[in-house]
Amino acid sequence: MTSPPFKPTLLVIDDEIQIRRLLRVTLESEGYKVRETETGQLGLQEVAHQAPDGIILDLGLPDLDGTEVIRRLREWSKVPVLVLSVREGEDDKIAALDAGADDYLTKPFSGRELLARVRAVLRRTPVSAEPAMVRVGDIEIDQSAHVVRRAGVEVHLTAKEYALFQLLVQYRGRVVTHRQILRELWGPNAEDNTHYLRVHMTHLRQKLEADPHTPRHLKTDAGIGYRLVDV
Amino acid sequence: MTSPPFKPTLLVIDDEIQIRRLLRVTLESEGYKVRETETGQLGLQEVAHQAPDGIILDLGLPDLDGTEVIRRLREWSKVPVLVLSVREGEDDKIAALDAGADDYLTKPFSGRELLARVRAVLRRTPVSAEPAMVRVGDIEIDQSAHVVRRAGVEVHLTAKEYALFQLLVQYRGRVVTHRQILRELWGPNAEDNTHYLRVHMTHLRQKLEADPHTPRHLKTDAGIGYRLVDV
DNA sequence: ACCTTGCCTTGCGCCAGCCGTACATTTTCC
DNA sequence: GGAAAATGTACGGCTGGCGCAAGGCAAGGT
Repeated sequence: MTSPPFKPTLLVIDDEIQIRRLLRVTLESEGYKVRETETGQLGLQEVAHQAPDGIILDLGLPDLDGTEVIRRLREWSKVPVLVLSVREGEDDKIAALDAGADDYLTKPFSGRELLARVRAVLRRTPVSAEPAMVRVGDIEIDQSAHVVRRAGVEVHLTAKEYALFQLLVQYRGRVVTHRQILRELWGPNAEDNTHYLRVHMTHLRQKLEADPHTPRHLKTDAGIGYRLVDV
Repeated sequence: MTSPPFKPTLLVIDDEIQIRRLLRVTLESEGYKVRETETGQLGLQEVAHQAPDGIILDLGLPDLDGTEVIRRLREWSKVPVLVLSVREGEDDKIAALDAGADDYLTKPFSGRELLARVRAVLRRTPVSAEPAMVRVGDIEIDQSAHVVRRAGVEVHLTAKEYALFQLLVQYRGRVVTHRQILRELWGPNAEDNTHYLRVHMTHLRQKLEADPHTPRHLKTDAGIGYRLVDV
């Protein structure tokens, strides 16, 4: 099935060096590539710079609360996150999971269970599904580096704008309904607030279209949704 | 246009009736729809019959081992599975997770944690979008992409036009009565306005037929309704 | 404490698409 | 073959949906 032995890259975010060591040894023994950062801030930067295939995140970080790290990450990224914590309290678990974590493991943890949970979490996001670099007309998006360019020059997109654009890229050529977008970006309770969409769509067009008034790529299908077309 | 908030359906597979009761109460309190089966075999049948949005599976089943249930399920389905078990042993956890489970929770479990994990697991399910392509003569419709092409070139349809065409595609080859169409597209109060239909039918033919005056696919059965034919 | 940034919210002008009428054409049935 | 019924087509007014600008608000950074 997997002909070239592809090695997923994992990012470990933890302030304790012993834990990082332990995680590195454990994960590398299974063939994963491992990167590390000590703080939440650096972790977020690292993901933005080059997206890993998964994240192991310690809740107890010196700078940001781990839950906050997940929340910010989830504004624009879907990278699987497995949370580690010493805290047994279910409030912490629930907060982290609802912030967007995919799994929660309590320290001390078994190395073999960790590996199994990492496999389970990675399995759900097909790694090679989407090429890192996608071009649509003179717009290009590098999903791993989290960068969008138009005519070669980098364009700064806000978190929501990026998330919206990424969704359209994922379904490029096809119509994405208002509902789908709203569900994905604002959650199932915002399915009717189509005006959010209109505003952010305007911003996107102003940043990505040569002539925002007559869009060539970011098309709208009245009464249905939006779509990204190549020609 | 505002449909009720979407309630995911969960399937509980557990042989102990007390646990099923508990799970049902817990899950229904959050608005999920709940179905139940007592054995692994019945569970698999139930999923095959009508796929739920997620599964809560007890490992200790009388007929099949829970791990085996997951393994068989994963041969054809990607439904998220959350495993419950009394067994603490890490071998069981690893076996279940590697068989294809998405999460593993040990009994006794906290209701709130279960709900949080269910949310986390459901959140991951991507908006499935396999191209459901149907061809009729030189017209093709990709229902998941909301795109219609004639002779290879894309044709822009308005919302009503698309809805009408999709309905005809759904019953292709067979006659769809005026009433049926009107009820479906304009609601039960417009069953007599066959006139709407005529107008939109004209538009459709102008966009999809080579010679709109002598339609080859969008046929009309006078006094009855319309039908989409292949030849 | 101030400034910056990004998201939400509102309001307004505009236009595509829907409705409704009027008329032409085809089909049905005697 | 002809009248009546049913269907096809054209056109214009109207409305709901959409683009867009501007202001408020909250959070982060300096």
